[in-house]
Amino acid sequence: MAKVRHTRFDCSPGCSVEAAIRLIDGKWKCVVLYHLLDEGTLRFNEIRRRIPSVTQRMLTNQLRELEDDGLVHRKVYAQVPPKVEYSMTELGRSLAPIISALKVWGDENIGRFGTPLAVDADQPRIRQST
Amino acid sequence: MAKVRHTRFDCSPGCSVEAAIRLIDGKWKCVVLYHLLDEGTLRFNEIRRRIPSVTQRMLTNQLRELEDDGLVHRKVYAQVPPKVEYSMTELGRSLAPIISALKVWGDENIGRFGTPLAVDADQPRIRQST
DNA sequence: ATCAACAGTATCCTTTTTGACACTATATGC
DNA sequence: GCATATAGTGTCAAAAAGGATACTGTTGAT
Repeated sequence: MAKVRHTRFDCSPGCSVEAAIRLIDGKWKCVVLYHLLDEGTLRFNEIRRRIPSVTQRMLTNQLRELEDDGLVHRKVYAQVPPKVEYSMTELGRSLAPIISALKVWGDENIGRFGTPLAVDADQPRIRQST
Repeated sequence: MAKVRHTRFDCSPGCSVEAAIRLIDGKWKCVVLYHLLDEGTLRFNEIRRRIPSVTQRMLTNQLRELEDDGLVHRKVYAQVPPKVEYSMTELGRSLAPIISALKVWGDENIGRFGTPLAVDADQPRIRQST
């Protein structure tokens, strides 16, 4: 059987890094987390406006997963023009060092590997413009 | 190539987070990075043995991407039983705080989501510690 | 002569993720 | 009556990721 030789992080007994990254893996999750950590409470469309290239469906998906993982709290107001507020839970806030480390690293190194999202129009990497 | 200044990021400051996470996104990348950070230099099959559930193809893929991103250095010895050594580049080592933050968080919270990777068959699917 | 070890490739296939688009219902403002 | 804003859903299709398996060519050991 799998004897645990590495008692620290190995993929069998407790791949804690894997576990952690699974929560923030997803095309938009970390961006959402960043904004919620940064601004506290945001409504659905406020988040959308901060992430222009996310679709409604995707944002909903990501928020639902974050909610299911207990990282984000979703507060629905029983109003007729709907109002839903998103904020970080305590558990979610405990991710702050990770998000922060990612941001620090990204800020310092972003010039190295190019644009993650479509910033320049002349590079048809993902989308083909019509 | 287009050096994108941070201010050019109209998709909000969260983009650098996004950029950073893209590098370590991938099912096995962070595990590979961990082992290379931990042990310095490893040969291909040494990495394989440390990550039993990764396939050859996947490991090759992940290593190639890490190499392309400049995080990992690949040194090929012109020998006839092939010998290839992998190690972290300086840039790769600069990721250490991120990997470390992920590990710290994961270690503290892994009981929350159960086993991230069911590697061996007789592991209980749901593991709860309290 | 056969086999294992090395570091991969190549091919096929399934699953997951993501995108595009249309649609819901209600209230307010014009 | 019509458009707008709200916070979504639903469906279909494409793309990407990942898994299984087989194969490469050489050397040294059995």
